[in-house]
Amino acid sequence: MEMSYTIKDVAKKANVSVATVSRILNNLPGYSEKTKEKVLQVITEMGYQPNAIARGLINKKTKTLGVLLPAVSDTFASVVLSGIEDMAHDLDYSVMVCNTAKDGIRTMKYLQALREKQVDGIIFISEFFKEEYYNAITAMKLPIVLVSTKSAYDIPFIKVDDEKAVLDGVMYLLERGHRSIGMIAGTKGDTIATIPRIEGYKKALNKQGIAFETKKVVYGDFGFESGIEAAEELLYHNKDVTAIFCSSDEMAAGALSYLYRMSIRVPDEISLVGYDNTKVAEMAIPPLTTVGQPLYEMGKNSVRMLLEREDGQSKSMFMPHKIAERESVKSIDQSTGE
Amino acid sequence: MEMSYTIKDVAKKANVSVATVSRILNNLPGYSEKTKEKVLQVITEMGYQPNAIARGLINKKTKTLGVLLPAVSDTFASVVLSGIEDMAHDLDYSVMVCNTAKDGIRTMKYLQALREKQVDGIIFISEFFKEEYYNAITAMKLPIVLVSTKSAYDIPFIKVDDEKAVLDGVMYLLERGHRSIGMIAGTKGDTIATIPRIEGYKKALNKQGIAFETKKVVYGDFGFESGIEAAEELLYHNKDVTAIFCSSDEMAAGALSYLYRMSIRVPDEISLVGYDNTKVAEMAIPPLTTVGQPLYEMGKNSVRMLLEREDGQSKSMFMPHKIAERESVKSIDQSTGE
DNA sequence: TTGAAAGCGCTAACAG
DNA sequence: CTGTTAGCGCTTTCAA
Repeated sequence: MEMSYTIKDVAKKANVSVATVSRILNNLPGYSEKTKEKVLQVITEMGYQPNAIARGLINKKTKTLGVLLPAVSDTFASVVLSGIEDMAHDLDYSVMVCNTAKDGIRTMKYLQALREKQVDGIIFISEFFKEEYYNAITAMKLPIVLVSTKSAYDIPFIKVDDEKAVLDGVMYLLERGHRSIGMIAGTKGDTIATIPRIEGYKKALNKQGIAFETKKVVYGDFGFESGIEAAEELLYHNKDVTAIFCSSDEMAAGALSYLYRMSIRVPDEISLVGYDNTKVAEMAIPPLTTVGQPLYEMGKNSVRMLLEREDGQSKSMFMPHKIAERESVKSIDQSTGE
Repeated sequence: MEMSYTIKDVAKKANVSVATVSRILNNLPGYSEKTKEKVLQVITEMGYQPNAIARGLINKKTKTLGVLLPAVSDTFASVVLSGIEDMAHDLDYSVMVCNTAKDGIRTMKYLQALREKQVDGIIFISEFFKEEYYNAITAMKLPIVLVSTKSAYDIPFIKVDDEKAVLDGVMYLLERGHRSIGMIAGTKGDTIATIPRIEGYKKALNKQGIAFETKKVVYGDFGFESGIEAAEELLYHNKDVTAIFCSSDEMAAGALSYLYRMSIRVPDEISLVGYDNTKVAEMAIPPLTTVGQPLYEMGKNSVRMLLEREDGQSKSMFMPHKIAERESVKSIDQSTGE
């Protein structure tokens, strides 16, 4: 396998020193217009491409980012990833994806690989950020930002205010006359994506003077199948609910699926609101009303935050949520009580 | 920012030469068990991590792969990606994702970046493989494999036999009594994912002695919205179809959506079969019967092919398709003709 | 405006 | 079994 050209080859062919070629390549001062032209010409002639690895060895910059996410194939993360990728591309960075597959061991292994490969920063999406990770990342002194999650440490994050978002979502239902609202929450005990959301649900009810009932919240794992099961469980214990707030669109789709199977019409008999506003909400039948997170923008911003931090830590930021109204919610007439 | 430790630091602290440390790190022979232990201990003590960049400069191997795909956030590609990622992880490779965003300029830019970053191979998913790409890749002498697409060049690919798959899918409908079957095809003129599929459709009809009618095939772009439009167009010109074969699950979901809006029941009035067997087929209401491609496996195999090719080109491979039967197809009674 | 030379952190002969 | 040394391809002083 014959070698590609190196800067040396270019220098020789252009009758200049490698230093000069390097300067030209990097737009540094220190050469005449004439040599520049000459060198550039030789470069195109030879089809020379600089070796980013050699460059990285000196600069200690690789122009690549590592992204850790729970599952590339889930709609949620893949939209964030797509925002990351787009922004990275604009800023001339590459992104390495690491599918942590909800398993901490793999995460640690990835962290190590990313460090060895000298990535310039890490974006960590949506999973619980363990102390172990914190220690590893602190040790490697790499900038990191958390997307759609946060931690007990001083690490910048970017997410929506879940409690507020759910509060708004449930208020939306309340304003439309619903009084018996169930909730399909995320993983039980999850301090980031479950507990604050239940809190939002409680607060909304409270605002309307409705008592919170434990049996009206059931737990899933954010996935489709768990939505099916959760809906079944919820309805089994609560024959009277007229609406369900779901903590992810996928779970809402699962609920929809269960209701369809049971021949319970949405939204005529039961209203549904999802969370995230991913493509699955658009594609659902009926299209799902959902509390939208600006996933793509969050992805974009995360790389901006990671890279634009001049020196110190960059600040965390909350992104606005927004209810996407579609067709899965019906207003019910309060006077009739049904 | 203080530096991380280098192999030199380890060597010094362990009172050996860097060569010895290197040998130990790379499991090469040439040291006593005693020094090995000593060195390993020092390594953990210091928390030393080798620098893969420096390594790569010598080895000419970076243990990273580049993946070019049309959109990370589309279900199809993200499943393939997830297979790639898993297999790469098993083989200790990292993967860089490049979202080509259906635009050739970006693809060229990525190809260049991947080359500069010295990736060990490239996986190209599902898009049309232009001559321009071929030239660029040939110039960089990098192994490449195509997934779910193929080319006019001698480049290994991995895909299902689309013609055969569609033939089977349409036969499935035919066997269940359908005689007037419409098709929602992909991008018009696409020689990879559209023309062969239409061919399969034709052949199936032909087997049953049913005449092919141009007006019964309409084109989309594989996406959800295009499925809505295509279904509308198809039905407008063909009041009599009892079944529609769709060239992607997303388009089938679009069709489903349109039919729902029109209050046309699936599968009672119209049967639907999709293509791909992605999560959207599972989540649809009713769940979609679809011609499944082993997307995840294709992703896995692609990296195997890329990496395991001893020397020469590895062979292309066709993957088996399989019909996933769900609830979007009804058998119709031929004797009544309806 | 230019070039020579010293590394970046590591591996791989080559000697001992 | 171990160490010395010459690079990998590039950037960056320092001198000229």
